Amino acid sequence: MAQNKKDEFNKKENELANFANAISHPARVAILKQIADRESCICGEIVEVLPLAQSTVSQHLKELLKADLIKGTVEGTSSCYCINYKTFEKFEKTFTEFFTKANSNNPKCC
Amino acid sequence: MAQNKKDEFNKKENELANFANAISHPARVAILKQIADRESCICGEIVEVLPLAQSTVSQHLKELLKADLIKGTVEGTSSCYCINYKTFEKFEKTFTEFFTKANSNNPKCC
DNA sequence: TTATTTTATCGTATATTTGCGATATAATAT
DNA sequence: ATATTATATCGCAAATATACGATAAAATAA
Repeated sequence: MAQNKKDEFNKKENELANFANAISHPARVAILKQIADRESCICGEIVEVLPLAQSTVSQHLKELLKADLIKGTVEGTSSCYCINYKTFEKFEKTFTEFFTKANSNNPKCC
Repeated sequence: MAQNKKDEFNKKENELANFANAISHPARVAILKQIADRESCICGEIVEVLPLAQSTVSQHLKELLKADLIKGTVEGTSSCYCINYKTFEKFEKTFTEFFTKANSNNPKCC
């Protein structure tokens, strides 16, 4: 983009967008699901299951970490990842409070 | 990307990712909020409030329409947009069923 | 020590997104 | 009929995201 205008929006708008952005690729959804289903996952297990190269999976994991959707710990030569449910709870709340205001009312148009 | 691998993932993963993708920019969060707060919005009202050019806002609206997050109707020379709450409800459900499986359990690591 | 294993990072190619001005389109007003 | 108004679309430039192979780093095994 010519210039990035993201900082012209407020904090809440950006937080919600960043959270959504972390989930906005099917690979990351699949990774989250793997970790959730197994309750924890070492990186290699995810790489085995996904149709992506190891370096690509590592990149996606990094983004999920950055968005605080997962936590990671090193275990010997491998790394273990878990879902950070606190973040999910936080955004489920934000999400609801953000968009349900007029929900029960009848629409004025459309 | 070298090649797009999105179709290597399943339908649910892609649906959730597409939904999240629609909300993954603060401008689109702000647009949704405007529409939700006013219960309906003509395009011009949104353009007035956002720090973006009319053509850019129009593009964001198009993406929100494509993802079925809003509905639009033409009213004379202007267009009116409303939140499509059915879509939000649908994904709130998907979202929960997708990620709360191990929520109540204690984490194995991290 | 050296080899192996596992994961992260770097560099790079390509695709997509974002943003804008200019222009098209379509309804209304003069 | 012409001008005005509101929105959508086009074309382009710049920024980001996605993907991979190659390589680095760090722990363990031989």
